[in-house]
Amino acid sequence: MSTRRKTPLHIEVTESHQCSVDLRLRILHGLPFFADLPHADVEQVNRLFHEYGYAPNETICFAGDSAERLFVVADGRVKLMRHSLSGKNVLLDMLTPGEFFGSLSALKDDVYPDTAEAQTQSCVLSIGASDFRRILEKHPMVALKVLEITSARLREAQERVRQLSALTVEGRVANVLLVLGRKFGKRSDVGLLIESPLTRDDLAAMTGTTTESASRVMSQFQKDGLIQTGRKWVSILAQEALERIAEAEAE
Amino acid sequence: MSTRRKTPLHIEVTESHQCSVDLRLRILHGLPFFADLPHADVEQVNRLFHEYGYAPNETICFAGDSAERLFVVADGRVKLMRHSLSGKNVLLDMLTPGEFFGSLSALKDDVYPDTAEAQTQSCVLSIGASDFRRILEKHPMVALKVLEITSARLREAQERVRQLSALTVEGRVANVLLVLGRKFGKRSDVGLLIESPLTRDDLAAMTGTTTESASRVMSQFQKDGLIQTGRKWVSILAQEALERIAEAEAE
DNA sequence: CGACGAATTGAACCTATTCAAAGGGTGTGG
DNA sequence: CCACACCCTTTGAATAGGTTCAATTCGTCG
Repeated sequence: MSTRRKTPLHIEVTESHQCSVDLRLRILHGLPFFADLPHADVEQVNRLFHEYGYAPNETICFAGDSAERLFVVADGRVKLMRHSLSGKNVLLDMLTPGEFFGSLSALKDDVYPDTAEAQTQSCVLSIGASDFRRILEKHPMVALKVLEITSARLREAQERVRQLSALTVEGRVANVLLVLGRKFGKRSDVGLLIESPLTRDDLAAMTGTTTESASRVMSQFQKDGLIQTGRKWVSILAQEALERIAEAEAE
Repeated sequence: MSTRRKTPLHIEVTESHQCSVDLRLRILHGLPFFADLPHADVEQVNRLFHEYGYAPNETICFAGDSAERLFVVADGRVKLMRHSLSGKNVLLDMLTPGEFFGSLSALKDDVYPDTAEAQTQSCVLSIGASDFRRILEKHPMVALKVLEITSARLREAQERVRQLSALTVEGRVANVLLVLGRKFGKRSDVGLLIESPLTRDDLAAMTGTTTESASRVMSQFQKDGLIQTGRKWVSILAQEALERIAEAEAE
């Protein structure tokens, strides 16, 4: 078994951090909230967006900075993190192309509540908060779609609050693995491979525990044949068994 | 000191659970998201709302039920709770007049993610989800306002995730007390009185701990002269000291 | 190959939970 | 109006789950 490659993850590494103009337009057109927008309007909107490339671990915006822009992931993976004074940071979300973050409000004195960091090489589009607001005002259907997405995220965040309150570390890790499997999962010869580089630190920051506890739980899951995992990658073998653990709410 | 009344809380108990038509119109006009709406439109919108009264501990809507309506608190206090199979429930929010809950989406197969329960005698207005959606489509400014509120709530929920991940029970209780103080606080002869009946169970469900732990922390706070508390009420004496505890992130 | 970052594992410690029991205030019914 | 009953609250002691600190192993990339 040692002859097999250890890292089944293939992360695209483009030469330039910029994403192509072609990709950029495709992203905008494919954005959930621009989906219903007439072609001409998207073209117009396109001109308001700027584009930046980021290397892995590079910060896109800092929590506390004046929040003047809205960002849209075009390519790569972006981590949304909230800091604590103690250094024990929380990983709130991992964003894929099409998802947005940053400022939605028009308030001038607003600041970003979170730090956004590229997890892989990424391309991010951004637009001035006031420009985006003008779009929302002009296109009610876009505003409604953004509201729907925000609303769904609120539910997810509240579900996480519930889990942190009611579940053990084991249950929370199982839940996160299932969510990531749904979001990043791709069938492969090692199971449902989560296509995103994922350290024990990340896992800990997503479940409100320590690196060591996350590691212990993952080791146990692997021993039990539920997952397959290595350095910076995870793959799910027994989804149903994980679901049982995820839903087992400390009776 | 035993001559003083023990319960400084005054909860209005109206005969009827219904709120007056007068109050109802005033509420609609005062709603954050209807604030900018022309008078005539509000009158029109008013006709789409239904009105119900609830006794303390009565359930307004059940998690899992088909989500067809949006609710607005007109009078009283409403608890938003998310259940766990184990019975360890989580108190997500305590709503005051003007705040909304229920369904924002137009999806037909949607269900309420939470159970809403009257904490005090309450009056609640409700509107069909599709009717509300039509209002949002017709009045972009209303949609934007709703988006802003939802967005702010998302931030709060994420802040709670951070706290559950990074703070001790003591820190989380201190935080909740400060938030409630800001939301319900009224200066009185016993300090900043939180005008909402609040049990140790509620506190535990808001901080992800047990009734006993919440009680222990509250006892300690009282011993230290930070708060004054009794059966179903709390008052803050030393806000700054609480803030220090709330921000002390387990170094 | 060598070095660094990531992951694992062990053992002591500690916070918070659990289970159990007793005390206290409120409001209701006699 | 008083007394009782119920629910809320408090407190104690034992336990468990998780953290912390420290040391080691392992894998990947330069």
